[in-house]
Amino acid sequence: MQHNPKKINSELNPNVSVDCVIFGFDLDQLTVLLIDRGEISSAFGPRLALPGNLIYDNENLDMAANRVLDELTGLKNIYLEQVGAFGDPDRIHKESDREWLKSIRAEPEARVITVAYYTLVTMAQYKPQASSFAKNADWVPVNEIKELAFDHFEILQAAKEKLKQKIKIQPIGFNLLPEKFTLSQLHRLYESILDKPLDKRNFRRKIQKLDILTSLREKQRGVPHKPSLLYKFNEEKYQELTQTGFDNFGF
Amino acid sequence: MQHNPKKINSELNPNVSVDCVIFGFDLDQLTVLLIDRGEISSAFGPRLALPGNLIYDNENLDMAANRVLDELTGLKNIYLEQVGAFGDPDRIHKESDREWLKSIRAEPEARVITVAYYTLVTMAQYKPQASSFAKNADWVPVNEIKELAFDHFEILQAAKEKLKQKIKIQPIGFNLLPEKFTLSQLHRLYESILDKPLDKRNFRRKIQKLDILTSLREKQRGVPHKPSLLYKFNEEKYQELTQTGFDNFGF
DNA sequence: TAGCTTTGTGTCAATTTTACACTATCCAAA
DNA sequence: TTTGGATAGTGTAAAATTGACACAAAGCTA
Repeated sequence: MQHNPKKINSELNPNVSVDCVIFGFDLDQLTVLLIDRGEISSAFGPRLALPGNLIYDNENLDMAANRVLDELTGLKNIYLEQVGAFGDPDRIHKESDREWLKSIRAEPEARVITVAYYTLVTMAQYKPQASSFAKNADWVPVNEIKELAFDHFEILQAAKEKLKQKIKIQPIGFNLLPEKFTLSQLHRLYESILDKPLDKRNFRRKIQKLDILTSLREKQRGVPHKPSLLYKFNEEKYQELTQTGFDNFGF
Repeated sequence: MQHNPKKINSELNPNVSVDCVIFGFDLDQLTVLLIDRGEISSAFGPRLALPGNLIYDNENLDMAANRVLDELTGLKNIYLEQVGAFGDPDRIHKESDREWLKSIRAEPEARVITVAYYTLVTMAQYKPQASSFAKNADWVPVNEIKELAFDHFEILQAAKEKLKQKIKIQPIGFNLLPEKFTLSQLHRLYESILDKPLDKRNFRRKIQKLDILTSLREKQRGVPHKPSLLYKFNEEKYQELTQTGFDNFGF
């Protein structure tokens, strides 16, 4: 079909970028991976931003998102899901952002639409390492974020919303936990994503019925209260359920 | 904030397009609005495509989608929801598509990522009128579509999927029906979107409980069987429910 | 050993879901 | 006018799910 010998140049495309919303969970609250833009922007606006950058002309969007994420934070090979495209013509033209763009872009004034991605990772498994124009890369509790570069705050909200929807349909949230975890941690995770309290017993009943947890014969240690049993996933069931979804509306 | 006197040029951006998936319902099956690209492409590939085109640099994506839809099909002022961005580097480089692009684009070889939108309309209310490079614009039953220009077939599938999800959460499907409609029509609509049979009595019960239908004191006429009662929406309830959603997973 | 903290567990009532079949009404054709 | 064909419209009972709710057990610390 696409038998096309034309050489596609692999320059940065000045009009299209990707941004990544990487959610983590510190066993208490939902966090997101942000980069620090350094002092150049501090006088004008927020230093923090989502990891993101322009795409190359010869890579597809998913690849671009993975590359950019790697370049800025050192996280590799992560499955990312699209949030959507954000394309307000003024989205990168706040004074503070323009200053910063001058220092990192060949065409800082170009119109850029961005495609946002999100995913969930276990914080323990991925240790961010800032590089390129990121002065730092670190986890920040979502609830503490009041402003971000460009329209990244808006993107973050959209990603949270997607996550909220998604978690009702797929057992996706488990990505956020370490290999061994307690039901209480899972419970708190769901509460922090859905942003409302869930009845403990009902939550447990519901989760158990999904039949994707394997109880380990092992207890938490060193906690100043009754130790919790530890669980891990049944990968198989988990995969199966990820395919099916747990369609709950269900005419 | 964005107090920026710089004149943003309003040229077509060669790298970003929008495409629209407009669903209709002919009271029997789900249809989608397609444009005919005319004979220039027929020797090589499918003549049909989603209405779509490049964006201008000074318009946001939603505006662009509305403008393009209007230009190609005459449909105006339609609320469109994003499907997502499609950005494979080769998505527009099939031989047949390139031929066609040469005839309508200043830079037919440029890398283009597209942002897809979808919505539902009552077919009776919107009569497509082809113009610009669309030789024709018409409704085509979704199930009869086997191939489309570019990656539009893939986009269509993604839009169908979004629609499937959305209809479980919002009473959105009603947009597809004429003002007065029967419960059977609504029933068939849900079946054709969800792509599976739904029990008649259970469906009716469930819909009635939503309390968004007003029964008219009027029957269908001229049908060769027992005529059905006609209904219309309770706009108020409908709006309310569209806000709330009918969250059914619901820890 | 007393007190603090969090874990883990069961039941009952109310609601929701699922499965299922027959009569009523209109039109058309004989 | 009668008959046949087509779809509309309706109810119930069993099973599953949800939501609300309280107290004993286990470990740590002081």
